[in-house]
Amino acid sequence: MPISTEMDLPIAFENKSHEALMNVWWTANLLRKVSTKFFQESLSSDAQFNILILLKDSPTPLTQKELSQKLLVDKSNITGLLDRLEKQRLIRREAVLGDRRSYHIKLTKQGDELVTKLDKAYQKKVREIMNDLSAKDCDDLIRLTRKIRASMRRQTNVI
Amino acid sequence: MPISTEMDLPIAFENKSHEALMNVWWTANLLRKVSTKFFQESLSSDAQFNILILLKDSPTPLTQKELSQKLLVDKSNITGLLDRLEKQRLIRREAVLGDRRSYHIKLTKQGDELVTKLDKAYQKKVREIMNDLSAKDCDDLIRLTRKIRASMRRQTNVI
DNA sequence: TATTGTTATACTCTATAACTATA
DNA sequence: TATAGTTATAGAGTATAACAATA
Repeated sequence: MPISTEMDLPIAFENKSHEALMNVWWTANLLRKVSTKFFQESLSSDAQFNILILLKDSPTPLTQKELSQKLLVDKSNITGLLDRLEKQRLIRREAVLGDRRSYHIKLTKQGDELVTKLDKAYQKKVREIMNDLSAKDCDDLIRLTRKIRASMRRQTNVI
Repeated sequence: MPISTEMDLPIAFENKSHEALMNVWWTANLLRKVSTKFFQESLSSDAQFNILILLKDSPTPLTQKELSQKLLVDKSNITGLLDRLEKQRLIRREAVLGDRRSYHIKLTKQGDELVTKLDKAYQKKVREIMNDLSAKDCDDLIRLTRKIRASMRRQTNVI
């Protein structure tokens, strides 16, 4: 049973900035739920999709360290994520000439085809979800969330 | 090492609506990182804080089913979350008169004190993070993310 | 019969620390 | 010595299905 639009967040707020922040958080929460369902048949998490997209979009091959930095998770977790993707034959680790400690992570043919297929359906889904938002709405969202991130970065040392 | 503000998201985007959606997602991602660190000393996750806040804010006692509906997770997971909170003596399960299948979940004295203390520090943190956003900025964020959620609800059956 | 909560299971992701091989 | 990646460990969230007690 869908929750009413009048009160779609689980709590009420006393102050507007808190409410705004929680709206962002809750929206991402729902988004993760939707995307998990969306990717479910091919992938076991959105984290895996994010890696595939990063690999597809990057003009140069990425190492595990670079993936770790981009996704802000520890390198040990990248090892596990890639292990799972490698087991599905979606990526492979390729020796790097000149540094035998590193690997270049490459999409396999299957991986490339999958991410292309998924991305297409995914873009369609995104357009549907964002259909009611104007270009200005999108610009506003980008600008405002960027402010929030900048502020978080200024005020913490964890990101 | 903080990521530059020019390119603080890990990928570039071809279209604005996708970019906007990913900005929301990424912001929540960082927010979870920050809040996990923030709650770390007293609680092991933001999910636990959310439950405590729900309990504190609710004028009437909540059952596990109601928590499950508000947080959009399966009731079996609520059992586990409450087990962990109960072990820390932050909540207790109280028999419900008239329905012996249900429990009313109540904050203990310690739980209430903790959530009050945490919430105070948390509100301060939120004010700091949101300091650069005007009241109108906040209204915009609320309005736009609400649009996104409404659209997701219309287009999926998972939430 | 339907509902509330529990149990069992099986995956995820994440963080930390110690370790190996290489630079 | 420092760095890239792995391993080990521990703990958290999530989803699903089967179950007991109760309505």
